[in-house]
Amino acid sequence: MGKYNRLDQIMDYLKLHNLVTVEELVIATEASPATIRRDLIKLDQHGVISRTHGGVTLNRFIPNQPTTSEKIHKNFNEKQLIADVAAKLIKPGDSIALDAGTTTLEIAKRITQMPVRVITSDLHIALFLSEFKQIEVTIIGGKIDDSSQSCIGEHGRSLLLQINPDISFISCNSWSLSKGVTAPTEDKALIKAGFAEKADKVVLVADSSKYNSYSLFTSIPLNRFTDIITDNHLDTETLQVLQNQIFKLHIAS
Amino acid sequence: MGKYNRLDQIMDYLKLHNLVTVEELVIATEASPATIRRDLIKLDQHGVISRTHGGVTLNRFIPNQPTTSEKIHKNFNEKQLIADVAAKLIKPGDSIALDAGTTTLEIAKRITQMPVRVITSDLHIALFLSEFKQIEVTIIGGKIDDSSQSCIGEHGRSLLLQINPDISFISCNSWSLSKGVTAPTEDKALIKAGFAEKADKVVLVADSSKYNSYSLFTSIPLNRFTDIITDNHLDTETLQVLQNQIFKLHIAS
DNA sequence: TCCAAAGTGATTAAATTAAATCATTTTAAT
DNA sequence: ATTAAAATGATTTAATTTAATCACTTTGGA
Repeated sequence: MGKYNRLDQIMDYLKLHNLVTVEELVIATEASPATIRRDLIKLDQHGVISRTHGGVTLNRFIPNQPTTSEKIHKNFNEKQLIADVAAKLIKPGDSIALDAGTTTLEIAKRITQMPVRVITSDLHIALFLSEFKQIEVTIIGGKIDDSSQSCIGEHGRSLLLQINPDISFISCNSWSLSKGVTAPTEDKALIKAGFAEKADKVVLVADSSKYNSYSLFTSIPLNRFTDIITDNHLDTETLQVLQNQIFKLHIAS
Repeated sequence: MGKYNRLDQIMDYLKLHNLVTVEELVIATEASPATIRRDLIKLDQHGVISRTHGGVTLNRFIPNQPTTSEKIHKNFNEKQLIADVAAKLIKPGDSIALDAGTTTLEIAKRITQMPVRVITSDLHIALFLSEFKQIEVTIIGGKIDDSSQSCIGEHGRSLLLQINPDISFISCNSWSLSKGVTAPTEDKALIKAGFAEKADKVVLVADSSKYNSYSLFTSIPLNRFTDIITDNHLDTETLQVLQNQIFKLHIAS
């Protein structure tokens, strides 16, 4: 029954089974334990699974304690620092909106003990935060984009236009002074723009490696933001230019 | 720092960390390994975690391979059988709606290789199915009910009223011939009713242990269903009565 | 066709974890 | 305050898993 390669078989098995032993995978793939372990080392290095002595699990929405994969996730530390700064902007009782992404997920991890209301497009964030009873979670709904596992489309956008959060945290894969925040698809651009529409504070959380790149669709011009949080790897001239804009620039370090 | 009881501490740690070792929990709780293991046995028996030799993880949306907890989840086998029958009603290319619940999640697990479109209110189902690229997933959106981790409220209901699925699968905690499907809150009742509104086939999936009980809000009268799938533990008189109704009664066994 | 390289499987030794047992401490009720 | 019961910790033993090594097979060029 070797229908496709073993790594995919392992991944599919993990998608269905949560916590798994090597022995189970041996049976499922009909390979030897040694081979399975070698495969698992690879998958671990790619950062898609977590291992302990007798267990393997898919890395779902919770970025894990340091494993081999830590270095793989680029800008991991930068994102942590940015999230630290972002979380400090939040006060108990606030209504906050969280765009989809790993940086915003890091923000979510920092507010689990704070009574806040959260609106998000991200399935991971929604499911994660819904486990903490101090937090009221709303997901915007719509079609799920499977690369980001978040909601896109008009249905969710209409919800965003109905609400007035205290702070909106928006992440991105590309931003620049001239083109603003851009996104690869119109759907995603519209959702991001929706997040920026009604919020009191509109905060961009984006590490410096994404600066000065852009995608097809402009979503939000930079002057729409009230705050931008980034790391300390921007060059000095860029820094000076950005500091003279109307938004407040936070350098996380 | 023993702020609260150790079981909650362990749970909170698991919520943040995905895959965890006993040693980590020893450090986090400042208890002995033996105590941690005893706690884990309890949590396992409650069915909220999974264990392997060196690993512990929260049971998120994937009901696991047989563990100690298997017997705890009552009617587990019945739900499996019901889901088997339900899945057979689905054809490739169908648009299906899945209410929140463990039985509907079991249905989801059976269609991962089938190209279908799925609308659901359940975060678990949405996140789970979004990992399979043959499947297009839509979540209805709205406030998250933290007991079921699914969407409730008007926003999601409005989406349900806009779509016309081929089949709607609805689960429940209580159903009877006289009162129909009932729910404990108005919000939940409205969502369930939304699922039944526009679908071509409206299918109730409910094990027999829930028959002849009811909650405060009536959601859907039984004669609204085109099919009812239940297990073979109904008594013969009930069976006869139900077989004479307009819906088609499927007995899973 | 042949060969080198990569991948795989089997075996054994080392490391890690779990279970069982018993002593000690804490808890709760009288 | 006393005592029984429950919970916890420590220790030893047993079970399981991993890593390391080597032999074998498959694969893809030359």
